[in-house]
Amino acid sequence: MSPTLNTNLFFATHVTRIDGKGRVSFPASFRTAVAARNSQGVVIYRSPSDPVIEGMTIERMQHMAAALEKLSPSAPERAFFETAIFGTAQFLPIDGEGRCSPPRPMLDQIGVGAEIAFLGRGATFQIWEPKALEDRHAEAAQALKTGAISFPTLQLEGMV
Amino acid sequence: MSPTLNTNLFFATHVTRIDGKGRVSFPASFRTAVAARNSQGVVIYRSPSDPVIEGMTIERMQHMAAALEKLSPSAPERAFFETAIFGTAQFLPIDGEGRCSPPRPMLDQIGVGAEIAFLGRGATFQIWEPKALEDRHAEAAQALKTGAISFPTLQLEGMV
DNA sequence: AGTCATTTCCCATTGTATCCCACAAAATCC
DNA sequence: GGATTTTGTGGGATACAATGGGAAATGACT
Repeated sequence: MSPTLNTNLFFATHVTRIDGKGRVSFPASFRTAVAARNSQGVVIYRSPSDPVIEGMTIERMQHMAAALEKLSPSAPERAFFETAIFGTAQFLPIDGEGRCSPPRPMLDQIGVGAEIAFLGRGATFQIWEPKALEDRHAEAAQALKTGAISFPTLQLEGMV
Repeated sequence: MSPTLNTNLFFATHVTRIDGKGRVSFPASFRTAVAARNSQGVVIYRSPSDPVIEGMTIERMQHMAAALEKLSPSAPERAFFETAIFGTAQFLPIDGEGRCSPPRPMLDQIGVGAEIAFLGRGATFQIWEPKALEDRHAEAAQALKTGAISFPTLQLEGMV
């Protein structure tokens, strides 16, 4: 295998414009993460808890579906998940120019106008209204300062 | 390959200039640490608590992502990490000449102008504005002198 | 069927980032 | 101490990301 040229994780924040046809450039660094999964699109759904659209690879969504199958059909978490997540989920294709067209109704729900922000979050990503994202960052910085939240202690097995 | 001439750790401090195209020579000793991971780049992200850019190998970042997956999806520390760390993280490729191009917006955030300082910290490294780094060193020296901080006691199992 | 609106595909443009070649200074080797 | 290899640096050529617009395909509605 050739040396690692990029990760399969979603990184960084990209703020771009939505053109008159509703098209948006899907961040280049995200494209490599998607292409690494041999896919030409992602899955997006409306977050039940935040004013954002959540996104992930199709592969990951399939894994989530499989994990859900293991829960009891009557489990409330399962019903919630199936309704809130699968119920709003959509396939988002990425065209030959690396652009996508997030559905307008979903964008309206999170207050996105002509500008849109993609926020990489590792295995997933989020779509924000740019200003709302800034506010969230400011809140997080404040919470860190006051000690309301702290860095998680991660177990990096076998890592130097 | 000849005997190990260098470690896979990030050591020492390197201060260099940024050229007109935004390129910087990635410290030679760091390059061997990266090459030891069979990689052609690192991952950098903005520290949420200090005016610095943090850096590490892609391998380590992937381990962090994996460790994070083990936390509850609703854990606030997880959300914070994903937003603050992954949200600012970028893959930083190292070109054939051993140079990299840290994104200008991120450099602006930590006050870096034409000069940049790389600080090795073992498994990770940091990017500083050179003067800010000097100040930090002075503070640390003072804190050590007054007893405000002291060296940690390390358990070196099985070491001579 | 025919018209209209929307979506998808293809081509063009611009600015930026990356590749490649070149060279001088410094460190290392013999 | 002279030669060879690294390292840091510069610049032109090239490739790519982001964006815009036309034309073809798709679907809705009358």
